[in-house]
Amino acid sequence: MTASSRFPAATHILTALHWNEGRLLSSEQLAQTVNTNPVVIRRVLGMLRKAGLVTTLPGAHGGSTLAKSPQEITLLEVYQAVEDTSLFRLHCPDLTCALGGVIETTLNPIYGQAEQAMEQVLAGVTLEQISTDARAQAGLEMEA
Amino acid sequence: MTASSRFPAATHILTALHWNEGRLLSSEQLAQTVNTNPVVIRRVLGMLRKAGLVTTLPGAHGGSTLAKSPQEITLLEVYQAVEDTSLFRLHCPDLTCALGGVIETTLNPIYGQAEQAMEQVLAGVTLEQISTDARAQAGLEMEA
DNA sequence: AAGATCGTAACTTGACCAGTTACATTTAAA
DNA sequence: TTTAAATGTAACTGGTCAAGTTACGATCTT
Repeated sequence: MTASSRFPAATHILTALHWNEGRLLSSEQLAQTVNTNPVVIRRVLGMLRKAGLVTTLPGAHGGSTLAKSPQEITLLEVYQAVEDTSLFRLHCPDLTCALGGVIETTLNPIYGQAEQAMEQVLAGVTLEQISTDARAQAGLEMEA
Repeated sequence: MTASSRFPAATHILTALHWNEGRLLSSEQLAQTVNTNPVVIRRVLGMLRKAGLVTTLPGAHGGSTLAKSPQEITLLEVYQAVEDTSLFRLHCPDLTCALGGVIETTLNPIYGQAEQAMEQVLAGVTLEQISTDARAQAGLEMEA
């Protein structure tokens, strides 16, 4: 059970955009700090754009910027923008068996609750908080 | 982001063992209701055995049975027995970048909280409850 | 008109899971 | 004691998915 690394990457991207508000960051620049390929960045940016979290200007000296204020962006939005599949996978029991016929119906609500609990945590954190936390930590490292 | 189907399969297996307490179920029998291959079942049983949830008798007329009472088995134990990897994957930012150097440290606690919230839900459900729920649903389907 | 940047498709590579076959090992029962 | 039924586990295959990469047409600024 492992997610993709798109969620951390997307959060990283958005934080970088916030740290550089006012400027446009190119996929090349973002690729450097995230430490990956510009195409990978553009793919993630595409999903964030579709979710209304970033705006991109194409063409020369183009790049991306936040489409909403950081206080209004929760990690849940980021997560859902970038990770589509569900946390738990269904198996395919023998439906003609007494137990096989009902086990999925029994387990599904539990899956829903577990997933929702996880998502509530993400919903409670804004990009603003991440950004501020990271800035504070960067400051601490300067002192050391 | 999709888990393996081992968790639903394992839960299905344990419920089946509970429904047939006192008897030994072979991997062949379990494979039927789970609707998969006996070897797949034995693989999952191996993990459950390592976690102390089932006992297996090898040899002719062998099979598996619960090693603990269903009230003492939580879904979290089952989950952790068969799913090893963590919910979120780390990316590998450029650590020489101001943001890249701190973004992981900033995000990790959030991941921990989210994962813990999910696990708390699973910890609150016992095999006994699943088993009883499933039995009730099976009963309802008989009426219809 | 030139150059920078984007969006997207296509391909490769590497994981990981599920399914399958095979076989040595263990055990109960005839 | 032999036989048959189970197990545990290794090895291989096929499918899926993510990440990385290359390539190229489209878009925009200068």
